[in-house]
Amino acid sequence: MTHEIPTRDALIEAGIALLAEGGPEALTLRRAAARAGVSHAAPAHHFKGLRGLQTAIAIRAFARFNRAMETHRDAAADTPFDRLAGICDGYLAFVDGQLGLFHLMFTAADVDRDDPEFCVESDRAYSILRAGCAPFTGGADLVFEGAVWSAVHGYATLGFTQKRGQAGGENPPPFRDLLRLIVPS
Amino acid sequence: MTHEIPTRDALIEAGIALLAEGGPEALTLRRAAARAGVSHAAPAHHFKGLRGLQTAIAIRAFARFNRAMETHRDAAADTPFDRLAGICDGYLAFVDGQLGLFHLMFTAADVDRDDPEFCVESDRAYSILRAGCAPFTGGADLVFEGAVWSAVHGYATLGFTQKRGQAGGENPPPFRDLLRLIVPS
DNA sequence: GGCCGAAACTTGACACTGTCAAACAAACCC
DNA sequence: GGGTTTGTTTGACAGTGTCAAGTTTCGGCC
Repeated sequence: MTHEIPTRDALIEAGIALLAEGGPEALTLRRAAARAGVSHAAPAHHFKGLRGLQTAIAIRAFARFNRAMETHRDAAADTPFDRLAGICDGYLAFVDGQLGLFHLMFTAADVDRDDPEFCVESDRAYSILRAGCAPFTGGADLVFEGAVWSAVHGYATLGFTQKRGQAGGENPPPFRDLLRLIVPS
Repeated sequence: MTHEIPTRDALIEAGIALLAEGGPEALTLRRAAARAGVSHAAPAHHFKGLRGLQTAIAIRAFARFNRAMETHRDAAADTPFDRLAGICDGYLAFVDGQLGLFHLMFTAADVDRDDPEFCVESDRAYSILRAGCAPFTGGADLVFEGAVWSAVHGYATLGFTQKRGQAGGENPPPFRDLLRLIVPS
């Protein structure tokens, strides 16, 4: 992993680019191969198959996702609420900008979520959130963490980050307002 | 719609069955056609294409989803909290039992969410939730509704209904506990 | 009754997909 | 230098969605 195989890496980046341009449907072994300048069967060698490529992309996506949360958190004002809200902002900014990757990470059926590398990155995501919650609970509190995690994830997947929400034409409320409802005042 | 075309209906039901048995990957125009006992191109005639079939299935799924929420709500104790919690229970029970349909309704890329019939059913779902929220807010409150809707949707899509959650091996907290955090005490 | 037109299908083709087996090349080790 | 592993290509296969063109079937109308 530290010793990157050039073709393997090029295939992952090609896949990310395809995902960004054309959505989940656009990611194809053959297209990624063509874009990386290799033959159509090269991806099947480096990854076990389409599932393997998608898993590899999801792992890299999670790393960027974690970085987005940390960056926004560190840029926020130094209060527990602002830091937690910052994490959520990073979360939602990533979803807004990288919807294809987000879909792969959390909801695509064909990625191996038991892959050890995948688990490392996704566990790290949860631990970032958990650390952001700790000041409010004085330790691990599954209920509070679950509520924040569920709310931000639901907010994102329901499309509240876009202009038009699941409801009618009303503008969605900013997530910060929802968060205030959950955080003990 | 009231005048059901038999083949069209059979194709939808075949698709639902495929989805239940083999997940989203198993739903295929040709397989649905085979199961309905018609030729491989029959679906393309009744629906515009795969997208059309998936949209039709999603519409039917939403109707059942709405029924699940209403049933659970009506079976709950007659307090505002229990009725809202009942709606959420119906929501989560549907996800637990019909994961394939749920995926189609909310997250599948290839369904036409601007379809008028689809909008009718999905709006009805939101209005059920909204009615459940009203006793707490004394009217429409986008923030409160958004928080409940996001939380239950996130709880479901993060896999909290299964034994193993996104976190480590800990058991996920029951949704009722999360809800209590959001509802004004 | 007979016809006609539309609707419900079928048949056949096309391009595209993932996957696999076999071959080939290059590097590396002993 | 020979042999093995690794990276990569070529070619094939079954399966997919979609389209064009036929074929059946059925309902209404003269």
